[in-house]
Amino acid sequence: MNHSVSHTKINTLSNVHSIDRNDFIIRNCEKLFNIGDRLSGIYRINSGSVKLYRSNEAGQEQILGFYTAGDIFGLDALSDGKSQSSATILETSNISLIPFNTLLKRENSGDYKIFMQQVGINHNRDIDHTMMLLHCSAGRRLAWFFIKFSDNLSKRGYRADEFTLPMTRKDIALYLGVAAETLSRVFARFCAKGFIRIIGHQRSIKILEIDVLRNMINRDD
Amino acid sequence: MNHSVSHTKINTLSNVHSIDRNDFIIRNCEKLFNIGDRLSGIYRINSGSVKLYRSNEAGQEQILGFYTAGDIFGLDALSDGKSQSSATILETSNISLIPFNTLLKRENSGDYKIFMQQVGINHNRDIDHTMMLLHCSAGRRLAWFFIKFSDNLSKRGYRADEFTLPMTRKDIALYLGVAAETLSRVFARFCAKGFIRIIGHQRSIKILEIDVLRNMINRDD
DNA sequence: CGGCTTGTTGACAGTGATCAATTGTTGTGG
DNA sequence: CCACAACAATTGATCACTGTCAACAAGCCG
Repeated sequence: MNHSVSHTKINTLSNVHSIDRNDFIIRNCEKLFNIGDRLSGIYRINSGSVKLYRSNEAGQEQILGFYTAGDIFGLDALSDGKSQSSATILETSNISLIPFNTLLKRENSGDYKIFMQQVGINHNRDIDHTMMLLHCSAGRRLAWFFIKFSDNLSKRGYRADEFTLPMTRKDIALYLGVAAETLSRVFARFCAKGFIRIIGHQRSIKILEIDVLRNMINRDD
Repeated sequence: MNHSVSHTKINTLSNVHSIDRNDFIIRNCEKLFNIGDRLSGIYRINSGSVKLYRSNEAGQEQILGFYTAGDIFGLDALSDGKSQSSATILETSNISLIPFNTLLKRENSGDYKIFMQQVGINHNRDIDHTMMLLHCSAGRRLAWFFIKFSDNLSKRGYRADEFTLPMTRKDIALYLGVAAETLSRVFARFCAKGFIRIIGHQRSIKILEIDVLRNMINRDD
């Protein structure tokens, strides 16, 4: 396995690289861990993307979050060491495992501070997700999703108006808490109104009216 | 101000008491902090209860969580020191402020570990909330709420089948992501079906069929 | 080519949001 | 102690949104 794979360019949080890493993982579209697995640390994505989810009793997945370069995940194992969610890689990714021991040892107080900030950032993002779920209609949910995805790209220095989604429609639907059919209809509506355009086939999106979408999160169109 | 107020009995997490506290706060039904406030640390509840919320653009609160004895909150200030939510005390409470400096200094690795576990526990509870919002009907949402509240009480050694809710119906509705009117109807339905009984007036609840409620979270009744 | 997954579209019914009115509760001041 | 106001909670009627079921189109991979 080649550990010297080039990293995706990260503008923010590049300082997090100073955290010790005892392990390196590079995989392609496979499961990283399962519910109940004992995690030995916290994961950080250097490149690629991951979905974090749980399955309910009906066997249906419920997606808790999508993570991309620079993000950390696996915090749900902090309480007792066992993960309460599953993680699957959406595309070929480069992921570090930061062992709990490294975090607990903390010979370097700077790393610790950065780690705590990352925990806070993750927490804020989860709150955004929750806020969206608490009161948004299907249209607002998709607008919210596009804005968050776009803003995330632009923070990393990529094009914010044209991108390829790494996840399926169903994954998005499960993340936004709407039926896949409803989501598909909202996609169609956004296209008809000229807010977005679906370029190649399905996954490639061009945002035409980003301000309209941004306003829609709060006010209805 | 009397700092030797007797603590509510806490069975779990009593060891967290070892974390240094640089401040002690005792207040009655008032606001603890606002969105945008710079927090100097993390709060821990010794007794009483608190609601954490944000306001959307329409000026409507959205409740992110209720916290009771033993809980910590204020993690949304970890990223940049400024809180992204507001906190209001629901009843007379005894609350500690654990300064960031204490956490960052960490002369005692045991405290640090316990703190990290608390972060994980908080995170897991937020995930539960999110999971509920992602797919539950109004009936399931209230059942979920009762079960979580009841389980929390029994973990602390209190009666799990009879309790007084510290929050209003509207607060519950905003936490569960349903309209207050809808919630009221579900309350009425639960009473009619004999799942619960409202004892004194409104806030005092007796759970009659806890197993039915517990099953309802997954399966529809 | 044929099976499988992914995504779209249609029809329909049910849940729950909204608006409005009423009742119950709490707190204040005369 | 009562009257009043402000708030909390309930109840009713209506209707839009969205979940569900179903059929179909479109890619993808063997």
